[in-house]
Amino acid sequence: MYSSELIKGTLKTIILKLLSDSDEMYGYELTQRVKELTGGKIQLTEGALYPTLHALEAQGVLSTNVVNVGNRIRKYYSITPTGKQLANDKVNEYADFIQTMTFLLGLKPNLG
Amino acid sequence: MYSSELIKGTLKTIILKLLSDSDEMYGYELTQRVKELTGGKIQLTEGALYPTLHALEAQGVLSTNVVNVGNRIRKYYSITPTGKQLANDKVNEYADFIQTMTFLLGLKPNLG
DNA sequence: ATATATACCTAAGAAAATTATGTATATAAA
DNA sequence: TTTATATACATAATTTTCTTAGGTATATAT
Repeated sequence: MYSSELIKGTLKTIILKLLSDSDEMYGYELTQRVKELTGGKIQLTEGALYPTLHALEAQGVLSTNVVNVGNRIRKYYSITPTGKQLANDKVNEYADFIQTMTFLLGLKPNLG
Repeated sequence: MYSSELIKGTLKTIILKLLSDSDEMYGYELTQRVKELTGGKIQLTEGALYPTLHALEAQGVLSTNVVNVGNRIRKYYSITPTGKQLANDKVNEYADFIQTMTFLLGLKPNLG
């Protein structure tokens, strides 16, 4: 796990990117996918995730579909066209930012 | 300029790295150096910078040396041995984080 | 005179996260 | 069988971190 400080400000970008590459995902699924993809190094907390999902929906970049699974509910989120554009912008901006930080911190460019 | 959201959580790492590579620097100098090195893409704000410098000093990772320049004061910060260690840890953690985010967001590894 | 640059600082408020808590079902383990 | 863990949603209080705005003061360029 990274220090929480370091992960700040990346949540929206991560959510939008994953939903951009998937038809639909629900909140809990997002936490598990991120945990899996990062080998446990990034773990989304529910207290941060759910309010952010609600905000993104209110903003019109995500839409929802509530489904009953057994007796529990599951809220699927999918990305809207506006959201797809935003996801692209955010990912591109982050890519640029990473290059800037790589230079600023004197890190070796990643040569695979 | 990047969206402020994106820069969150990187301030301490940036300060520690620059002071780690320099004998001493003062606050205003740090803002100018970062602006110059990033082509204006990252600009430290004084409201964030000064409280953070004070906190790092209180924490024992920075020490200060106040100098009179003409009639104005200038407060030079230099990094302590503890601070040098912390700078290393933070930069290494950030390097790792960048790799994780590069993978998670599906970015091309930087091939120069 | 006025604006910009240098150089420090703090305080109110906003933004974003953590921590803690709540509800509820399902399943595996002791 | 009851206890812990996993699934699955949610909110509220608090903390952290930053922005915005303001304050003090000198030097220099317009």
